[in-house]
Amino acid sequence: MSKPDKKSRDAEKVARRRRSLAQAAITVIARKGLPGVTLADVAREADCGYGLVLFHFETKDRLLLAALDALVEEYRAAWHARSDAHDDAVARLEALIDLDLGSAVTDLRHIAVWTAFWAETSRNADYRARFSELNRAYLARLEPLVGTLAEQEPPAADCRLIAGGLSAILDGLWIESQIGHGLGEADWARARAICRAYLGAFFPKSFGAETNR
Amino acid sequence: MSKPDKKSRDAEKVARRRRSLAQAAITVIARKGLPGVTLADVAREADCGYGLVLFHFETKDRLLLAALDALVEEYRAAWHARSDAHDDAVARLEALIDLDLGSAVTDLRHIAVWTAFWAETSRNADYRARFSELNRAYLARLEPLVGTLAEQEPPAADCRLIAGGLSAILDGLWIESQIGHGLGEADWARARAICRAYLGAFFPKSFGAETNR
DNA sequence: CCGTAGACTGACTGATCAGTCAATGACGAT
DNA sequence: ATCGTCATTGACTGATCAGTCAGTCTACGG
Repeated sequence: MSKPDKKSRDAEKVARRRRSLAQAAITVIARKGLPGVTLADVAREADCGYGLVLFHFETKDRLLLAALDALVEEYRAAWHARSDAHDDAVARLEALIDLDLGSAVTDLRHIAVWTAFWAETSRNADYRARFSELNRAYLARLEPLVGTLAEQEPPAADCRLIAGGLSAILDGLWIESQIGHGLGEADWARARAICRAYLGAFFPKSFGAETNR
Repeated sequence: MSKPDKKSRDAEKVARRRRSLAQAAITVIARKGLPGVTLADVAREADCGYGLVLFHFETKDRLLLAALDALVEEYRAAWHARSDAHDDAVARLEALIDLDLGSAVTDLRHIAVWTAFWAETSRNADYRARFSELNRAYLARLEPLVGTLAEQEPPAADCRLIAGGLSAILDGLWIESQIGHGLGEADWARARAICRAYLGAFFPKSFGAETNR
């Protein structure tokens, strides 16, 4: 019984180390951008020796991919948690908007990292695969919510287009938050207002002006 | 009279060379991304010696900034041309959407370059200044157009929010076109449909379903 | 026809960095 | 106590690249 015990303890230790390195990579990416990441930076951030980084991830590319995977997983978890906390479609949509444009995921650290990976997407098939899977999953969550609203008040456009538009708005607002550098809470409030106006235009009863909080 | 003549001819020659180098830089950025650009690459692309690049732009950073300026100027020109070609607000908005999501600016070469610069925005104040000025100018064009429509049929939301939302949608659809890698004409048609649905939701008379072409 | 200004060239230098590797330490098993 | 395994370390190597510089070429002015 002690053999599997040790094995599993070791495996967990390794997994923890890998996670800590991926997190360190994310932090460094946020500070220096994808091109600026140095294995030495990551090692320093993770508080370990240089060689260890390449011991766990054989190349820099694999480390960065692991960082992206961690980022995606983090986001997906936050998103499930937020949306599962509510029952009705309106509240779920509000929760998703708050997640993307509230103060939680929203710190610049994260957004800068997303855009860093976006920029490499056209050259890196692995990144592309991660993003298109994430996008697919996101739309698969969004479309039924929009569909539920559509049952109560038929909108002027196809549900898929409405969901696709919301997803695009959220991405676009993220980018614009980068060029605004920082953004105060007022700007985030404006961003959320844009989303609510969008949904309110299609579903005035559910997302009308009185739904402000 | 021959002195100013020569001087101006020389100045033009220099300007042409600088432009050609900036264009070469854009091409290389599209292929290899901002981090991947090498002065040697740019020199090869512009068909000149290595040293010339640094003779005209003292550092790599300045060359990249010039490339961004060229890109912005190109975009702004296309955008003025397109929108000045029409008189009524609806046609102008359609023209802007076609510009961003049609096949002209839309080749991946350009979009990949924009996202490459976006990714560095949080670290580079010069890029940030360019983008926020461009965004400001873009909204300044968009808001009056939306305002004109609003005179005929008052929308459910503030014109500024509607214009901001359209701008965000366009940015977001650009990003998503990157992760789709390439996108066929069908995807661009969907992107345009999303924009038209957006405007149609606020201005059903002007952008209703029958406005398809 | 010479002189010179400035566009243009590419070999060279120094710095940086990914990846290698030989050595060390920690720890459980025997 | 001894061994084996494996995480861990950091000095070293080779490659790459921005930026320098000493020089060439071109064309115009005198």
